[in-house]
Amino acid sequence: MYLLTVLLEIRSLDQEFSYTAMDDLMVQVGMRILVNFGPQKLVGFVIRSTKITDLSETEKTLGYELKPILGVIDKKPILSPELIKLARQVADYYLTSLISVLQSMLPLGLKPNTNYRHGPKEQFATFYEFILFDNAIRLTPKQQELLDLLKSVGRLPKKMVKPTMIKPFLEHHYVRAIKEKITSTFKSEVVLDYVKPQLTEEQALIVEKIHAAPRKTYLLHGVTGSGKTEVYLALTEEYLRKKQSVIILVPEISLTPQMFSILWTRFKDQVSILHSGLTPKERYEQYLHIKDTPTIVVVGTRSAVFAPVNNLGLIVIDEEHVESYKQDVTPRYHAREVAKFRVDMSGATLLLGSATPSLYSYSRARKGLYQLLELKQRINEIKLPRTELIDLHQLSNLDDQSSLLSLPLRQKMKVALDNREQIILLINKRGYASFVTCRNCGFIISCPHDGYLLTYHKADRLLKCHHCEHVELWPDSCPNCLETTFASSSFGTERIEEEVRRFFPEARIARFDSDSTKTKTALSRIIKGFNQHEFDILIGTQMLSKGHDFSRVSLVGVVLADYGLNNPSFMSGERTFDLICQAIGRAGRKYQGGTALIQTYNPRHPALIDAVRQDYQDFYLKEMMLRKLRHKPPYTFLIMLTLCAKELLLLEDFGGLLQSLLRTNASGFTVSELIKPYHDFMKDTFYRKLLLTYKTQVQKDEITQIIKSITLPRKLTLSLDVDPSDDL
DNA sequence: TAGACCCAATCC
DNA sequence: GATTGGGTCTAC
Repeated sequence: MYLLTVLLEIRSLDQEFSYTAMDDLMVQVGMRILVNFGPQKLVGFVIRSTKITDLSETEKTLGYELKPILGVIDKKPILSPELIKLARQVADYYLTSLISVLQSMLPLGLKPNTNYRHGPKEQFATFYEFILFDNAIRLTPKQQELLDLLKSVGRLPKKMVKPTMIKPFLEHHYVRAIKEKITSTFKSEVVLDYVKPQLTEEQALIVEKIHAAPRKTYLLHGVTGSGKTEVYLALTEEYLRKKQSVIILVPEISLTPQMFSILWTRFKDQVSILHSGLTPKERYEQYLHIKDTPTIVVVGTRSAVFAPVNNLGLIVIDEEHVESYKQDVTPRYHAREVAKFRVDMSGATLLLGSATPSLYSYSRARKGLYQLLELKQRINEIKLPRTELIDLHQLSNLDDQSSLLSLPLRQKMKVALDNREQIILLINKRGYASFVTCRNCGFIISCPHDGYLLTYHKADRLLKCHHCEHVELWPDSCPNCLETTFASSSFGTERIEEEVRRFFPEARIARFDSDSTKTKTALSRIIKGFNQHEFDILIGTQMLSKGHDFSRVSLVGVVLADYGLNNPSFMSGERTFDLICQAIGRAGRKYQGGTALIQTYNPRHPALIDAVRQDYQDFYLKEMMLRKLRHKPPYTFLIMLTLCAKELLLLEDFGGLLQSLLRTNASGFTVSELIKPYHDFMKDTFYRKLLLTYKTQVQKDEITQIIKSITLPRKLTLSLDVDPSDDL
């Protein structure tokens, strides 16, 4: 008899339970089982199993009675002991329950969840397989044709053969029918004109370096167009040769197809794909396929870091600085951190690549925690476009027709359209709020207390600061030029589209954002369409600026670079620098005279100036100085506590209580004031936050202790975010 | 005084 | 997460 330690499917129930199982059930760690839990039947996940001989003795030492399990769901473990160990490490680091990590590691059909116990229905197809032919019967010409085909191919799917034709073959046992499970393995169109490029000296040197000293973490800083992908591919080839598996992470679903097709062209069916855009069935099948293949390459987004590959040799994280690697729901893990845990555990190599590395990674590289590698030369000497900052405060840049599209931008757009060249307009993802600007000089009304931009709330006709409690009425006159007309402008993609249509009614416009691209097909259709010049102008958020190569683009406009710069988030400088760098990288790949126009109210902001000059080093040093002064990462670590409740009074009372509890116990770590988040009220629920800043593991442990010790009032929930990607 | 309602403890 | 049972509140 075995004593099983089991986690139950309930994500919030962070507790182990014990059950017994008879030997003949063959229960192993990593399998799902069915158990009685009080009055209900639940699915559990086995995380430990020990042989016991005396049941009553065991019950006595445990102090409670044991129930036997009701049944076993899986024939084989669905997670290896290594992945369970990884999950535990992730759960510990991110202060979340182990079961919630396990749940997010598994595809829908394999999650420990009563509703999805059986996985998707398996599909079978019948094939006719050739055995032998002894000339015993006479064949019609058509049958002869079929026989020849069967002989050469070996087998044919049933639906390709007429039943009457095959009948005599079956009767004489020339062929046999076999049923096979069909899996939708992904095949890509082979990139026909793909020639495996000769590595440049710089690239070859890097591949060699990593090859000579594996089992480390590398940060590859390579300017746009320096050929980081070739380095990944060359390394992938090396690892496959050594019969080791490779995981390659890309930031967005939209980038998986292009990476996949390159990999497919080079490594064929050794490549697998894994991301949330797949259907549950596809995910399920890919998961099992990966698990059953000895050496494989997996391409995918964030969650693919948990891919159940065998014999892991290398994890590549492309564009490592991109924030989508952080999951924004529980478990709030960062793929980069999980990858680090995973390679440290398994002795694999981690390669982080970026043109604009995160301050987090770059500072670690400078400290020697990661090995820094650099690619400084651009392949084929691609010239970067001419880049100009357009000062939106400057009167000569604006007229009364638009506060979003400046005169120089409109002029350049007209020229590009006249030349039948393409245009990309970028907006900041977070720039959806509506600001109040002076019609005359473009001055944006900001908070008198902290200088952050005030946002206009239509509902109560007030201007509010989301950093402090400041509110004010619609302004009488401009503090800058004393004029009295104001406009509220928002910078969402829809608004920009409207505006562009007004000026260029003839242009064919496509929008690329989370609204218009909910499905992967819609997304690839837009990209394909734009590539084939079905659209003249593409309007989109950041995700557009990554990776895609549009050769006919001669103009890239950033509609407003600043939202973010005046924004209190400590990440805003980094985000802006990245946005501008990427934008510049998009323009004029083929057209050597490409232009990038950056509209801004802060033309002298250091992050913008450095981005225009593509001076990462200078940006890094200045930004690090700021972070040090403001006690922000990477100099400190953050934990964000989010409280929510339907009753505001309860929420604020408890928020204050929690704050003072933390403060009285604080030794070294700091506790913020109660923060009113940007969306402080959604779906009948109020939200408040507390930001904890700490420096050492000891302090983190203390924080954990305090939080574990509190009992939450009913009707109030608390969620934790370790290393949040924002501080407001 | 029965039934409604709320909360906290329990589940192995 | 679902259930239970004990406590208090409320309407007749």
